[in-house]
Amino acid sequence: MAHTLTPDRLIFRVAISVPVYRLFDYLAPSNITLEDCKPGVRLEVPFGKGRKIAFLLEVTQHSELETSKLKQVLRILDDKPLLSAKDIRLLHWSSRYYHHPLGEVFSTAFPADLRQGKPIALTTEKCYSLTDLGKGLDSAELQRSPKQKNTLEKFQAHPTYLSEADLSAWNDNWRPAVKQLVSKQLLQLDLKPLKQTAPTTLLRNPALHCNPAQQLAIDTVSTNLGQFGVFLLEGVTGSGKTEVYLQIINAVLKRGQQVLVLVPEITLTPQLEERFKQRFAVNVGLFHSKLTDNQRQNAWLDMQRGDCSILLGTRSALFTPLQNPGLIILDEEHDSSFKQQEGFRFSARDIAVVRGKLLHIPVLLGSATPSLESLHNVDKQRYQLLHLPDRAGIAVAPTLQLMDIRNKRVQEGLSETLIQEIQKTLAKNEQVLLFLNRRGFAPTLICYSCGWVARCQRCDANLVIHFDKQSLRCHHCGQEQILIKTCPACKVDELMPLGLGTERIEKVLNERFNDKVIVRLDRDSTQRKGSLEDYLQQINQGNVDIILGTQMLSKGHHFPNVTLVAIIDVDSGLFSIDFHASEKMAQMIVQVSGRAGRAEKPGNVIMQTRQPEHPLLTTLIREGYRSFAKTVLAERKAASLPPFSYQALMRVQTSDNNNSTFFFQAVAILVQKLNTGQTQVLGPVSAPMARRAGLYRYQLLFQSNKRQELHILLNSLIPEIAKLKQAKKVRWSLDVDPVDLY
DNA sequence: AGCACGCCGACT
DNA sequence: GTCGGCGTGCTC
Repeated sequence: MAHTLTPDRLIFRVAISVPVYRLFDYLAPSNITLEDCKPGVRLEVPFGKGRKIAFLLEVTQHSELETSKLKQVLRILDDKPLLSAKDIRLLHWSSRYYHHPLGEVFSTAFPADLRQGKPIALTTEKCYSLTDLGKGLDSAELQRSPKQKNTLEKFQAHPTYLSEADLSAWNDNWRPAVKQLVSKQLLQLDLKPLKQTAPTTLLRNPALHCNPAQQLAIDTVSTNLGQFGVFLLEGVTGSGKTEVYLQIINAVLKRGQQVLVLVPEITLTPQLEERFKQRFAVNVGLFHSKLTDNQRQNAWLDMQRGDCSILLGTRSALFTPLQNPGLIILDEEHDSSFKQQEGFRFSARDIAVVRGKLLHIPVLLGSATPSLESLHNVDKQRYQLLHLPDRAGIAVAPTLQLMDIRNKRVQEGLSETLIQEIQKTLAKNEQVLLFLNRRGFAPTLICYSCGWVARCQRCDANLVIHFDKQSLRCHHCGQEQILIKTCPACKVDELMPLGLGTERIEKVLNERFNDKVIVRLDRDSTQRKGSLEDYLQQINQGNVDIILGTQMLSKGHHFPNVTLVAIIDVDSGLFSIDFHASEKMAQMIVQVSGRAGRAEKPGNVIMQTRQPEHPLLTTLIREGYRSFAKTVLAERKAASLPPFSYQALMRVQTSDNNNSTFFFQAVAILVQKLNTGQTQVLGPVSAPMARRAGLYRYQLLFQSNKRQELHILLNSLIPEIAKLKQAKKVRWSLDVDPVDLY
């Protein structure tokens, strides 16, 4: 216990960002008081040859190691922890749940500079308020400086705080005559600690009128502020989900609390940011990987100090500390981008719920196509469902139809009937959107003479033809080579592209609709920075007739003039070995469909299929997503698959198959010893793609009907596996609640 | 993850 | 005779 500690021989137990499960003990710095020993503070410690940043976890007087073996902490970097006690508990929980080293979990909670030990230079005393600054300025002084006057007025309208660096940059722009005056103001402010002035009004614009379902959702969450609860807001595209978010956020802001808003992709941030800034007169912070380290750190600290009221970010923003937390919103909660797919493989959605519970605040999950896990949690009454059944305004839901293309004339993937539908739509001066989730020209290059197929040297995969770049590319390891014309096996010039990619569809469309403007949106066509935005602008200005693209199209963007959506190949999601595939397919179909008929024009969605009788497809088309979800959940229950059971997937990669054999033999012995419960251990088996980037890949699946049992096994097993000498010759990782089983 | 130690091939 | 390859092992 802390009060029994005597400062003469204190030991700091710390976590360091290295991939080991063990913690490290250090001698406390000399001349410290117990006051200095606050768990969570960052430390600088000697580690191996160099120095590292460590996080203080515990102060004790006992170590497994002899005192003489312990090194001393070099310095304490923070006078108080940057994270709250509850957030520190959240990190401990995350480390245990995902079986990931605590030091690395702590690291992911901090922006890069703070993780590397940067002291916090930006103390409140060093911040300047331009609002205050402006008060001392006579606007007459600025008559001949319209630019500065303009900026000043902008800052006066919305309180914004600047760092010293920002301010000096700003200062350089003044005319010398004004500069002197400004400098005088700065000196005064420097002595004054900054405190956030509460805006006189939070709302910049009056709220929109809501329909009863929206109002019920708003009221339900708003009356539950200040306590934990998870709400699943199910609203089809165009049902006014964002307006519900905005009005609930308003209720949180009125309480003087902050809101954390998470979205799956960076591309979704600008629209939401714009909505927030239009509506609220508060500071909105951004946090995602396209920002600079500095921008991220500023947003992080702004939230930590309470200088910002809303943080909008991606998965990486999840752990941002909140001075006064009020609500977590996670939009498009079904999206698998919320699951980190390497290193610390956490689900931002699931940790957000745990965080809400620890902080005693509501968590609002939103989606038009909720994940089966969340719907199951509604069934179990763990989440409360808020349903927005109607499209807001006069927009009508699109009609969905399957187009049987068996025994039909299909030209490069497009059936004659589909082409006629496209023509009809274009004739009405409306836009068409075509969806195909495969980029490149064709996924296979085959020799019609001898049957040779272009394969990747390093992966068990075919090379994809990219006609634009005259190359053959592996989409799994990135390897690229020149597109060949002659078969290397039989030397005959009969190499043919087999299958469909977006480039090929684009070519057909250009031939069939040569007087129309066609835009292709995929990773290849939008590599140049800003090109996606340019295309979207062209589309929304009505300069484009046909939009063609990959899943990039299915997320967030609105195409009000699109009235025909065609999904060129809907069958690929039906026969995957991954049980998640049908769920993802349905979500994709509904999300893509949501792009059509947003305005007053009704939309039509055509799905080309060779499986028109497939029960999952017909259920989705005839009865909608919820019926589909119910059917698939029943199947999952019958098969004891998640969410009716709990999984953890161990992945192994090695260049030498013997090493993985030895590794799995050693693991099997440990499992036999430690698995006292009912956890099933399935495998090891080769991964669906057995070789990738030159490495052989295997997986071992742990599955249990009781989450607790699975974790009891993993708790004892993982540290033992980490100690195996066979484990050092392979690359292994554990994925708790995997969403991709490849 | 870094970073050193350590034991085998082509070079001044 | 050395420089350096990356296999192995450790970090309080």
